[in-house]
Amino acid sequence: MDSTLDPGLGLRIRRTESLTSLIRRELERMIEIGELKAGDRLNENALAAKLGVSRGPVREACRGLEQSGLVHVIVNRGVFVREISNREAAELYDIRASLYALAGRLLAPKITKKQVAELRRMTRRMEEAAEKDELNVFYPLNVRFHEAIVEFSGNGRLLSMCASVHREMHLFRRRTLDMPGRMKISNAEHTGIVDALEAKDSEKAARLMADHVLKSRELLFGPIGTPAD
Amino acid sequence: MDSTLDPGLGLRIRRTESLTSLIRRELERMIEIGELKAGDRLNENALAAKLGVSRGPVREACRGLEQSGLVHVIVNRGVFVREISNREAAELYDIRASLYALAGRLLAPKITKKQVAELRRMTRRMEEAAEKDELNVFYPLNVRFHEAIVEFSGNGRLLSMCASVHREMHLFRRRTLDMPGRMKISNAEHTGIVDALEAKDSEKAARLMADHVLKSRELLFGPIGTPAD
DNA sequence: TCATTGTTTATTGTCAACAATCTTTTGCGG
DNA sequence: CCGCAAAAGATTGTTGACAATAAACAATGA
Repeated sequence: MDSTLDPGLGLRIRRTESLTSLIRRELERMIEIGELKAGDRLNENALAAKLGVSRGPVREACRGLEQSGLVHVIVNRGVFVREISNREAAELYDIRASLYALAGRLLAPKITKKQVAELRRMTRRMEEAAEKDELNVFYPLNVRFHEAIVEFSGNGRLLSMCASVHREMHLFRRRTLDMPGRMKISNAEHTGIVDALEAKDSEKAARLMADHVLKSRELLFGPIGTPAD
Repeated sequence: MDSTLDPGLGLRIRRTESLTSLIRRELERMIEIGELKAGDRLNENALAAKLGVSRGPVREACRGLEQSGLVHVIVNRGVFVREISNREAAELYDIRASLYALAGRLLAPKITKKQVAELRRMTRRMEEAAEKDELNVFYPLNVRFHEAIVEFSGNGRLLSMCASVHREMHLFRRRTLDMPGRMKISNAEHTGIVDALEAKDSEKAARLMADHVLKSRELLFGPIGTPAD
């Protein structure tokens, strides 16, 4: 498969978007799907050749990625896909819990019937996926569910921040949710969250959102404290 | 005054740090002190000439700044120091409140006597500054106080995130704290926070941290809701 | 006088070459 | 055979030049 950024299409695309941003998204995608694994080095020449561009835009894209925490740069050595330690992953879970709690707190007092309906629809579909034990169906819905709540909260910066944290957590290999019965438990929590939102109970929604994330954290690291390493 | 990055020093510095990161910090500084104001365009040629480097590193630095939200880039138009609307500033206050609350929650159960003493020392010095109405003394201490709590919390990512949010909020012109009596009120809240931390009362510390930030928010935007614009 | 269009100028986007640095290999001596 | 030093190779850091685009301006016609 040829991963070159299509140069024919390029002429049209280039008008509204720079190569740099295209490359950054492409790199994010490669990291997300695991084509680039944690610890891998990004060879600028190789990437530039593969994408059919010069090193300039590649370097600029890498600097953007560095700031968002997906890669780290060592001077004169190169840029490396970041490795997330247990400790850092745990830290990110705490942060994510706080951000999601905020989303719940903001959304509860102003959620619309339509939004509730949409969230309910998602939980129903997740229920079905859980019944059939289809993790590959459940997982994207789960992501979309949380994203929707943050989106509905109306805080744009919160949305981009959560997306950033989410991308960063993808660098952490060990995943939750793939343990038996986890999907059903998770979805029960989802239902509770929507209930609290519908009841416009800010504090309860906030608490349930945080607990939901922290439960995932506990599954990975055990009940309390910050894991070493 | 000549703002050129000293090329003599450069030879020594360049070994451990790239020009890009030096330039990024310099640009952050310029934005922080207001030498570059919100809405200003960053002319790559001019900046490169002024700093005595070529455009490459300047562009890379700008891409980093873009990701951290300090500038936004319009293709073929240039990079502009970001303008923060009332709405976005309010959003940032909410986020900051949540992050600080997390810092308080994490720190409370594990704060040491030494750390309490250090925080008390700061509140005392702020008290003095408030008595003498010295805002220029109070303000950096205030910043340092909050930074210390986040630092003591032990969550490294939280620290860098708070720093990022703080830098971004600097883009917002209207400042709080410069109203009469604000310093004393603020410092009373600080004392309450340290009390809660010393008592190892996580939830109270979290709540007080959040309230402290949200009070600033209210001073700027009024009691509730998200301001338009 | 005003709007529109063509031209000029300034600025950004991209590229390819050069310099500095790090890594690997090779050769030498012990 | 092993350790070490020096050279070769590979990779990043930086630069200056060129191409593409947008803004500013002038000229033309209504």
